[in-house]
Amino acid sequence: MNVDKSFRDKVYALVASIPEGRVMTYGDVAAYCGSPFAARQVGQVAHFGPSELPWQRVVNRNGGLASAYSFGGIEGHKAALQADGVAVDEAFRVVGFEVKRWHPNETQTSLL
DNA sequence: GTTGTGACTTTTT
DNA sequence: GAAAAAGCCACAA
Repeated sequence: MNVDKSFRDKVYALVASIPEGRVMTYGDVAAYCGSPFAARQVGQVAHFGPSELPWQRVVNRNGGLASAYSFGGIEGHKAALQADGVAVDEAFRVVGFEVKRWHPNETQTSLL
């Protein structure tokens, strides 16, 4: 299996595998890539990575948007999440992000 | 091989 | 409770 890929490559595949209406935290993505403390690296990869991936579904530990440097501002990011079916509150936090938190192994379980 | 950086996380003041 | 600092990992020069 392809496990020799770089950390960055894993992030791409993982983020690209996030289904619509689901969100993941940087720490979780990093943990699934082999390092639970490499959340910063995930963010850096995201900024330099392909904009084709749904980075909008990637949020910080607070369940809020962190890409204030992308998407034309956090406001644009909030709209992007809503377009994906993710509800966002005035604090730019994903509504029920703990429930919408997606895991690659669980493959979506049941989300109401 | 060393230094610097970063869309984070956690702990301490 | 909020703000500041340190810590951690991977990639680029």
